Amino acid sequence: MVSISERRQRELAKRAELIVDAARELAEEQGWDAVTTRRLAERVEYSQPVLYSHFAGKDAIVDAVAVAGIAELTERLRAAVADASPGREAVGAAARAYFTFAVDHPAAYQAMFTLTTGLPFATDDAPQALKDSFDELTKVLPPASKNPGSLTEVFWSTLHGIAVLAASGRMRPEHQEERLSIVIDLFG
Amino acid sequence: MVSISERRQRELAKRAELIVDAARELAEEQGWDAVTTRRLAERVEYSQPVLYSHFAGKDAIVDAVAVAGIAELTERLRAAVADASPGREAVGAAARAYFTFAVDHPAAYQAMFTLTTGLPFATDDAPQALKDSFDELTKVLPPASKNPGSLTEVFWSTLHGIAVLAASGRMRPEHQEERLSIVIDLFG
DNA sequence: ACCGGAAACCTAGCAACGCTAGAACACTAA
DNA sequence: TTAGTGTTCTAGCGTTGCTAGGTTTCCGGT
Repeated sequence: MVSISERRQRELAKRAELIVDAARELAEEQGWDAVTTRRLAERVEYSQPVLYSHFAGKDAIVDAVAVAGIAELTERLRAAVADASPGREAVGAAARAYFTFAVDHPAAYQAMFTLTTGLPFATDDAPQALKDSFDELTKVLPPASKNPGSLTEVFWSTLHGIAVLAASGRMRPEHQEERLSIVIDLFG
Repeated sequence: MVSISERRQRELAKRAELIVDAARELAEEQGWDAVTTRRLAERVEYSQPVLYSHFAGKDAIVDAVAVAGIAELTERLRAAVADASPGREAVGAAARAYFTFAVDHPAAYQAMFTLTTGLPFATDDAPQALKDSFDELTKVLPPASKNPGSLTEVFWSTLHGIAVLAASGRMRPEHQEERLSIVIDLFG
């Protein structure tokens, strides 16, 4: 029967999701260093080699976590920007949503923006969710006089820089609110 | 004799430098993933365990590379800011020097600002060169009305964000000059 | 109902990793 | 010359990502 093989394919797809979710959970709990193929296999209650029937390797699993995280970040940005009047308020809402995501899901954030390089980013075949995220950031900024996109890149860089330097303990965590207000002054 | 043991200590110190330099070279040539204790030992023409008579572990070697890199970056920033009139020109000079360093020594830059977390950063006992670097960045900015340091943190975050996102292929490399001019507009 | 073939899955193992114990060596001081 | 102190090496431990090969399970046709 055809439907039977279809069901099996659905089950396989479910298991791929299961693996990605487990990897993300494990990374959030104990950091990416703790995400080994053995521990991951144990958590999903399968043997190690099944991972490789779904993903080309460990990096591909990290990539999958990154893609899922990008989709979630996009959703948060959209929600934050939606009910904010344009200008300073929108910039603040976007920045705050961005930082909140980075703080709430540090491992996912790492997978998205510091760990993997396997995903296409600044090209046409980048994940749609990524372009959407970028568009949300563009929306809150004043219309670019120069080459469009570059201002958004700088805005994104500032958000990313703050997120990653704060997360790695390289900036004083107690001054986060102040940094946020400076970002609003600069880009709002 | 005392002088003999002193000479031996000098030789040991030389070898520690040799190890750090070799680690940095290897990392710049082939990336940090290629820097294994075995390859590093082979390059300095000693056996693996000698590394551990100088450093607590591989992470400590990376930290040493980071410290050396920070000193070099500080020097470059100082030179760039020194002969630049205050204001937009100084901001541009500092930003350009920062990006140039990140591009010229990507592995050292990684060691300094993305890889290791073993070094104290935003505390009083941070390496002096690091505080000096921070001071150089502070100099080029307009006197802070709010809490001093926070504006510098945001400026640094922007530079770092651009450097790291560009280096990992997450931003269009051909728009670097444009991003630089936007940075000058924002902070100058 | 049964059996052949294919798909799915696991056990076992490889090379390389960071790191360490303990033997072998070299060199200084009496 | 010898005792003793450091220095350096060989060998090996546990863990990593990944894979080969055999075993099991299950679908599809007679």
